[in-house]
Amino acid sequence: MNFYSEVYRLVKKIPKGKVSTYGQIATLISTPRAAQVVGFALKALGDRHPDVPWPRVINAQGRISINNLRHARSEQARLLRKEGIKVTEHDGAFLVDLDKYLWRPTRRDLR
DNA sequence: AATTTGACCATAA
DNA sequence: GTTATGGCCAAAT
Repeated sequence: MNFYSEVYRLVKKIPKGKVSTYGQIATLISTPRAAQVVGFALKALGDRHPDVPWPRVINAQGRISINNLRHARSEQARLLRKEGIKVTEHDGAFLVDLDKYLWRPTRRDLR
């Protein structure tokens, strides 16, 4: 089981309508300081693994991080809103209220 | 084997 | 509020 696989396995558990953060995913797979590498893993998804809900992962400030050619920030915002998550736009940055939408997994969720 | 690269984060100023 | 910096670490080069 490599690092990327662990990331995908866990991201698949984030329920619809909730979000997680890069750091939270890293912590949950026992590598709390590898948040940036979680971003690597999601970037590497490409069109393989269409079952991994990558838009549900945002940064620790509740903002949408990505800004690349494949997916604009607005695209991720659109996907999140489609799940019922409220995404506010502030100076061209997209913000999600983590107090409200952060996934708080139980031990059962992580099984 | 060594270096470079970031969809990150916490801290400091 | 902002920007800068150092640390981090798996993969790719």
